[in-house]
Amino acid sequence: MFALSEPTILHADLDAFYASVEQRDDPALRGRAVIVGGGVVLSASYEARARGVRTAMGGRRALALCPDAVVVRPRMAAYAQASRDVFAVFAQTAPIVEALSIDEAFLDVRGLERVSGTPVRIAARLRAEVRDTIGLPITVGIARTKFLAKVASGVAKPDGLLLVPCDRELEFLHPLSVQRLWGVGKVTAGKLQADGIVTVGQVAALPQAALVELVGRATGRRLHALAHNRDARRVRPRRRRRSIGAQRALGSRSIQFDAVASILVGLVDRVCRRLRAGGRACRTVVLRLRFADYSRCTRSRTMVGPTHATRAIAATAGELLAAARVCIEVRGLTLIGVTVTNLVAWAPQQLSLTDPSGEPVEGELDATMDRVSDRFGADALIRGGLVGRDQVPTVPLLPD
DNA sequence: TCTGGGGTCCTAGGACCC
DNA sequence: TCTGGGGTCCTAGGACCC
Repeated sequence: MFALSEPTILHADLDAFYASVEQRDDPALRGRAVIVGGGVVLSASYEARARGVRTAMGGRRALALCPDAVVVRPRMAAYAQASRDVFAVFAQTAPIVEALSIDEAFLDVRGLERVSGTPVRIAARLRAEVRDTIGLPITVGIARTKFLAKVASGVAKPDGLLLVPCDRELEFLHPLSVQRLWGVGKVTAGKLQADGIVTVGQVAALPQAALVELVGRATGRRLHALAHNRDARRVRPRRRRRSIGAQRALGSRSIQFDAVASILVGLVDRVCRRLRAGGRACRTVVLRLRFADYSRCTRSRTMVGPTHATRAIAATAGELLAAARVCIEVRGLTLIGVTVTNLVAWAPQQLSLTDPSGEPVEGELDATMDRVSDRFGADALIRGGLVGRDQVPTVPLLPD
């Protein structure tokens, strides 16, 4: 008659998001293999995927597989707008929406039966609305847990709708490949396969201790739970982000150390603007480097207090860069990135920053630096003496 | 098979404090 | 002075996701 607990979690996921936006906006691209991106594939239309093109694949290889593909430069602003439009539909559909990324979200439709109909009807209407008013294909998975809803949408792609009934969860889940499990990538799949484990059912048959032995404590415990569809996480609005970063690939050309320093200031400038725009400050600065042999390294430093001042963060990043100088000169730098973490919120009127001499540096100086950077580029921050390696991070005076 | 830019979470060792 | 245990923070690296 009625099930004990109906599946009420929807996982909605736009299909080949960037490529679909391009096909929507340019009719000439419809029905054709479309690749968004230059050096690497950011997104590939299903026509291109049918030929073996995959996200994150090198552009050259993608074109070798699919020579007649149309390569389109990414238009991030268009994708951001499309995402806002879609999330507006999500918000109309369910009271609780949890964004997972620019193109996917969980929706909790519990208790909406009388107002909106069954979860399947809600999902069907959501798909129709996104297709008709925004012009994009979207797949929805419905299940009792978040994990299974996401698996279901993955299985149903593209342009599909799939409900996993409560009494058939394991029947659905166990034949699937381990790679369907959240958190199983190449490395973990390899470890499992070495023991002959290739399906979710085989994972479920293993004692937790054996799994922990094989893939580590945290991953082992999680996989064990997921393989039995144990996932108690509720759908809830996203919490605040925990880090903000910017990076830049430098290509394979060799590059002068001073040029690297000025690129770094540009990255710090970007990060700091986002930090301030979001009303956050950071305490830890991480420098990421990748070298010609594809090895990587990170260097980090935690400051004595949180700051969002470009000057302080650039100085810290500069120190990290100086410390890595030999490494860079020997191994050849191909990518540089800056990430700030240990984020805290600040109330603009409450936070005052002072430099070591006791001078207040907040507000006006940042505004000045933003203006200088806007007009003359981040390089001008160095030339104008607004950023230098000799500068010590500013120390914020926090209330209380 | 050599590539982007943005993130999250976990692990492990060492320093430090109680 | 020696020895032990527990907890937190910092740093570096790695796996994974979109």
